[in-house]
Amino acid sequence: MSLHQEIRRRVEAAVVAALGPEHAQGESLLQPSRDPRFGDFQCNAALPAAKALGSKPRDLALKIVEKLDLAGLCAAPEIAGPGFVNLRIEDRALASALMATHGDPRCGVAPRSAPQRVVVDYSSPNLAKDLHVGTFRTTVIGDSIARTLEFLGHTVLRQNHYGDWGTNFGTLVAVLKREFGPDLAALERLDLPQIEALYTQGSSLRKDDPAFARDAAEEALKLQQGEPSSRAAWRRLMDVTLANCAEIYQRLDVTMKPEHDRPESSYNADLSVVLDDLQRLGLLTTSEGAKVVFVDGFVNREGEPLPAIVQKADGGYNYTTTDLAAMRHRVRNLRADRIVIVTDRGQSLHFEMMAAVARKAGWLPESTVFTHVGYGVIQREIEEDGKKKKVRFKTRAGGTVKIRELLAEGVERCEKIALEKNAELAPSERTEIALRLTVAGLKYTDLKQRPDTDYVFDWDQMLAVQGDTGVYLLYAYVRIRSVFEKAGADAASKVLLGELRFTHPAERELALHLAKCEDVFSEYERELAATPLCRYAYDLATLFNRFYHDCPILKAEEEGVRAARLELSYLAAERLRLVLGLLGIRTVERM
RNA sequence: GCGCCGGUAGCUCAGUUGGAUAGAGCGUCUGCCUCCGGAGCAGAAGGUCGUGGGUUCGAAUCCCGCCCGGCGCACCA
Repeated sequence: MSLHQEIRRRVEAAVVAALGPEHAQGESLLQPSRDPRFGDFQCNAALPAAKALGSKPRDLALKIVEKLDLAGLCAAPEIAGPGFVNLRIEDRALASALMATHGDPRCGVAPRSAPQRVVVDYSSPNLAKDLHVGTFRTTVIGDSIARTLEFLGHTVLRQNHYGDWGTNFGTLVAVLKREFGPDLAALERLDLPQIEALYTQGSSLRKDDPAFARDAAEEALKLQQGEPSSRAAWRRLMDVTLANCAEIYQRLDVTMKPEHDRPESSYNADLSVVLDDLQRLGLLTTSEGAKVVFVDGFVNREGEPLPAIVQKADGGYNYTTTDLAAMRHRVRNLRADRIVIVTDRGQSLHFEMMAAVARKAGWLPESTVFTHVGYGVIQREIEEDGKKKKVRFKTRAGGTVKIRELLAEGVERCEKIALEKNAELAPSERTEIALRLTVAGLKYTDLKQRPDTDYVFDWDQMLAVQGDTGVYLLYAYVRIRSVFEKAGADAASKVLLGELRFTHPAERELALHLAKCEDVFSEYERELAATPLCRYAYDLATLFNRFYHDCPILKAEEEGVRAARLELSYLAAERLRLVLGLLGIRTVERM
């Protein structure tokens, strides 16, 4: 049990004894103090209780303190202000709690006692195209959620629910047939850039040529119906595009693998079942030629009921149908306790309606939690008529920005910086490190902000060597590793490098922060936002840098102090690596 | 029009199941390299938390109104 939890248990017992169990709940029971002068933790339970009990908060605080037994953990509690109870952890307790986690790859964070089966649906790249920034956020955010929930002990079922179906592919197949005729042998030689060019051609044809638009819709339908020549063309497109996708995932350090593929097409056979069930349940109505479900509470701009369309007037299914089939599959077959879908914020209404339909149809029981993580758009700042404007992130020509190109530019920039800062790196190592720094910069920038907000893409800010950036975090880690290298210490040591002791405030502050590692995860499971994790990592790096600056480690005057500082550095490095790993950021040994 | 999200330092953002003097980065200004990686550290200046009410011992946080911005609202996903 962590130090924080142990203290919490004792404070809870005291508050229950002094005020009753109804006053021993929530955040006010125990929280970290924001100012070191108020100790390390504080219990604020007396304040809200005073209102309910009609007594003075200070009197209640006194009662709590009388019942409080923190022997061996904290110094004598102090009552301050209107009735805060301030607690200060004893150095010995802090030191031994930390040392107990030495060598633990989990850094003392216990797995959840009631693990869940959690489906995390993310990435879902636009196939037939190279991966572009549009898929960047879902991939990075979703991957971090998957990693973190998995770390907490949940069974994570990654699902790559990419769109290999529908109008987009109908369009492509229609173009292919138009270009190459019925003989699709020529397809074998097509590479991704060529496929992309054809797709662009198809999109504009669809806008300008009604006959082609009809062909495209028809091909989409044929795919769903399994027409052989359409399917053959489709298969080829998939092979090229998936190979490309795997390569980008690998470079981006993403844990989504081919075995997590669960594309839209895999629900093909379930779509009619979805329709039949809705019919049988009496939820289905026909409106303007389409088969729809009306759910209370959703209205269109005229104030009329807004339907969820599950079968288009032309007989084709759409993404609501597929999402419903997916929902059904995830609950019935995957036995999910929780379903998380990561897409852009603009789809919120769709998922709200879809989930409402799924609830009504009984596919999504009350016991299953559904969370749509909706994220904002990546923007670029441009100047127009002398005014600064934010627009969706596109190339100057107006095209989509490819992740491949993003990585290439990042590597180029990082190599230049690395060359300035550390000329000793061999070129091949420098390139490898540049990629890691780029990925760290891209991911950290994205994750440190709450997902639902928009942000402006800015290389200089993202790869800045100072400030709250991925590079700063990796630098802190590299510094520690460098100390270890000089010390000749085993970086993966199973035995303590020294007994922790605190001879300088910077040591204790760092130690306290390290001991709070577990705390960041309680909020995480609720919000599914990595922002607090990023904050924790940044504070850790800053506190380490301060300690490093103020306290000589290898040159410490006394052997015991030297060993203690080495141990503290070890514990810091382990936690930094752990948290960065949950963000999808791999550490480097040199930079 | 309805719905969702947002408005916090010059800029970019944390903090929002109510708690002590509202935090960080960038930028600006000022210090610190005979010392383990200065890609670092320390300090200063900078705030009517959009606005007006309300609840409370206590509000950036909860409730109501209003203003501004973004997004969504029938067969694309």
